Amino acid sequence: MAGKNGKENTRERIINSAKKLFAEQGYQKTTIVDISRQANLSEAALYEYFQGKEDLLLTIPDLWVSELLKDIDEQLFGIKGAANKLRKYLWWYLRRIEQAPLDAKIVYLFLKTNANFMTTEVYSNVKKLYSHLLEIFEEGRNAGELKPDLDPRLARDIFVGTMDHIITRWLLKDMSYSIFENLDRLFELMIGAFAARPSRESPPPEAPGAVSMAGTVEMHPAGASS
Amino acid sequence: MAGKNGKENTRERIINSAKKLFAEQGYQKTTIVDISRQANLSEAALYEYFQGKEDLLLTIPDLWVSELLKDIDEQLFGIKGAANKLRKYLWWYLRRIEQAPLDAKIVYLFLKTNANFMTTEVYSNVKKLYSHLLEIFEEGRNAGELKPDLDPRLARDIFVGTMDHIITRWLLKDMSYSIFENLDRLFELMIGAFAARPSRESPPPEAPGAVSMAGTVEMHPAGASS
DNA sequence: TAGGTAACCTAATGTTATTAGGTAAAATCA
DNA sequence: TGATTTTACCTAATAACATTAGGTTACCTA
Repeated sequence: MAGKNGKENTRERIINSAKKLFAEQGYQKTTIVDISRQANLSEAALYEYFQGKEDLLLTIPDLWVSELLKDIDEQLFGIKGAANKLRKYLWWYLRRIEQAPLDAKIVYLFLKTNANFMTTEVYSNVKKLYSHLLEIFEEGRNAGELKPDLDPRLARDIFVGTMDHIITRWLLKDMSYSIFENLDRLFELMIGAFAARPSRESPPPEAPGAVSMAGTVEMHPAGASS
Repeated sequence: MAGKNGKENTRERIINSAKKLFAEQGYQKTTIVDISRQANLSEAALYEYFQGKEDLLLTIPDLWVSELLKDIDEQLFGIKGAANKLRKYLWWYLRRIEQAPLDAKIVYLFLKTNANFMTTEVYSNVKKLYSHLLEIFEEGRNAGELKPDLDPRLARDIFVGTMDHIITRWLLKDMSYSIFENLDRLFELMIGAFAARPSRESPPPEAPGAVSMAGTVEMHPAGASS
């Protein structure tokens, strides 16, 4: 037990060291020596835990993304109305990004350059994460809250594209401002493309029977930790 | 003259070889030997033309992006109405991407991972390219074609985000389908967020005095070359 | 035709990733 | 308990690259 525990501990130490260094200096400029030093280990020992540098890169965000996937259902539970769900989705996701910028940086900046990305566990999990949006758009359309002829896939492309854009910019600018800046207005603007009744200045006059912004968060935390 | 010509020719050969190999195998897996072999050159000779592998990566899309920048004004010239201009912008840009997928791949997939990206000529040119959108949104708002309270920056975030999203997907899926697929419907959906009058099923009832889709292209070419 | 120089080469050198081949201590077992 | 296997490491190669040193060849110019 102590042995396995120690082994798990070392594995985590390696992952955390690599995560930190990759996010700080980039994948290319981080060497195996750097990582193993940071983890108080010899280079050779590292190879007992990972097949190599690339394997390490691909493994790091695995845990993070699969935790996101576990959490999302919980987060949307009990929220009524497509707009409210979309709002919660956006706020929740950006919050998670803010809380784990190192993982986010690896997924958003480094992973896509990898030839094997498409065959990765992470990729398929991110796809699953985004597929929730399809259901929300479809439900909203069927309930009459969104446009009757709305194509869920196109709506998702706009939503995800916009979301990824602001995330990528935030990461490239080294998290130097709040990722929630202007998010309210951005969301209202975007939702205008999907809503059955055009949401003009003010938010839509409440979807029939919807709980008013139930469960949606409204805060703009300053610092990004971890 | 013949000397300079030969030198220019070699430089181009190197760039084209690198472009091809980077796009095919990724930056990391492409070696200097690979590139110089492809260009019929020794490794040492390559260093007469470029400072190293990274310099090569950063130089490749320079020409392409600055050509885009030169072209955009020309393309938008004579088109009236914000929606028409946005449409033209989108179709034009995707066409250029389709025509130069190797350059696009390097800009979209590899460059962002580079720590020096933000200080690059390419980055500042891409920013300029996107800044045209701000003007279009502002004009459209002032002309009453777009929402009177539209924030051009937020609109740009949605537009660019969506655009980048479909481009990135197309590149990651190895250009295996037409990048123009469903673009009409996507555009109509997105413009609904910006338009003063909600564009529902049919396109907006023509901005006052606008030339009907003047100068906008309407084709879905199949293959991607070069 | 001598001397320079442009464009390229072969053969180092240096930096990293990755492997070989141990060792010491803990865990397992007779 | 003592022998033996296994775990979790290590030091010291090896090998794959990027990058540099130090030419060579052929053309160009005076």
